[in-house]
Amino acid sequence: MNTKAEVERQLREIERATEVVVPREELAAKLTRSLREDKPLRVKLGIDPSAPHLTFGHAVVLRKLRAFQDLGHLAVLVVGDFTRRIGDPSGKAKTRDPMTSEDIQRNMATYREQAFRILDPERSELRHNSEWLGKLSFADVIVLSAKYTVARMLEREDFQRRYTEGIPITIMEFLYPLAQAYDSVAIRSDVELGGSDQRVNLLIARDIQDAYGQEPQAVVTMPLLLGTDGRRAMSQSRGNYIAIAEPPEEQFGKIMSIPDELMPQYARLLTDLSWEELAELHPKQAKKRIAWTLVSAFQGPQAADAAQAHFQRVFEEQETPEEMTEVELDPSVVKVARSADIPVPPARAAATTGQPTINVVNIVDLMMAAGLAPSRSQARRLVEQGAVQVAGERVSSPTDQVPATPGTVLRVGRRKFARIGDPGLR
RNA sequence: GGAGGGGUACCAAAGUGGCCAAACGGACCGGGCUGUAAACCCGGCGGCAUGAUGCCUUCGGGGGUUCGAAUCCCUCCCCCUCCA
Repeated sequence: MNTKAEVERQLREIERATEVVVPREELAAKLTRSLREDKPLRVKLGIDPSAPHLTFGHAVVLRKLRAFQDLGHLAVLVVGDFTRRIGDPSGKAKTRDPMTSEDIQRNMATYREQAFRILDPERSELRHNSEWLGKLSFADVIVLSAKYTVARMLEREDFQRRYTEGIPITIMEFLYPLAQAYDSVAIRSDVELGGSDQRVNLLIARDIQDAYGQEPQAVVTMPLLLGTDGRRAMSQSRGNYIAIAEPPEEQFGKIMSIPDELMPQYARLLTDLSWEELAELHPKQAKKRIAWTLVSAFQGPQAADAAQAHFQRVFEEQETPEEMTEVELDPSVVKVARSADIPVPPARAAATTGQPTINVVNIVDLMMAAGLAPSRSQARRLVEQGAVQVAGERVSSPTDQVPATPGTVLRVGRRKFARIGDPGLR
């Protein structure tokens, strides 16, 4: 085997769509050694167990990790259960509430399942940093903290800024990257992967590994994926995210509503699609391809087909979706009216001409029963703003009575639907 | 330990005795336009009731002054800056 050529091939694969790889020569040397000794590299990825979902942002890095796996290397996932339990006051964020281990456990269970939609479990090692960090004594921490200087810590841009602007920085925040760096020591990582926001932390780990007599890890960072708002990095706390495991229809819809400018980025960082080819298509078609590809990758082709069909039916053809929640009406809100007296919707009323009376319900009561409005006042406002339709007819006034007939479809806004269920009939 | 600054709705930020359920902006929710794009325009955005003018709870906590307080006084809690 031509080792040199193989190393070049691997480097090319690794460098695809990455932000930076530092230092390249060291990585090349590691790859060469790995091939010669037939020993996979240990590629570390730290995971913060704070939020319940993995997002497309995580997917970018996970895909790169998968690429390493496909090149024969080992993924070492390090769950920051210990570090998270202390609470990480990073960036401008205020001190985060420490989490209980139960919460962490719960999040981790979902993470694991979601991460393995992308990763190969056979080439993965899952570790928790409480395993080693929990064993450190205060004396050990002192030894660790002596291996890095305040000046170097302050080189960090955000620390720099906060320091000069007089925004507080706690000592714990200095300890945080050190703890993370110690993870690299503990698992003897050869390469660490992360988002570009983690770059400094990953680099600090190099120095710490060196200080503990280990060969420093190579650092590979990925560009941060912009969120659905097209402005800021995707994050769960900002709410501009798409989760790996959300309902396929939702996922598809969210992808379709990202700004067009994001398409090249999404295609490049999240799929193997060629943007050059996609750019030839109508933007909408291109986006659909991206959406289908992503839903398919995370949830399977059938789910992707169904999600796309749903999207086309509901949004392109303006038809109602097949499945929606069923409303159970409390008998106390259902009244009887002469069908001739029902103002809205006319179509519905006409259809029941044969009957002298009909069950009706106030539109606001119906919305509340369906859970499509958080309060009566808001339900009222939605009606006044023309957001509410019953059986395809716009309801004009919050005082309107509408048929309480089973099967009647209620629509609020563009995407919220509910259907009156059988129990609604007395 | 000393001096000073500050805590207002989801975020951010005005308001310093009545015109304040509280400006402006962001987020969010509707509507319009469209490719459910984005951008843009219009409206809404504490709760309850409503045909409008109505009522209740809110401006760090508690107490007080006043016909009336987010705004004044007392007190407590929390945060920040500078000096040491």
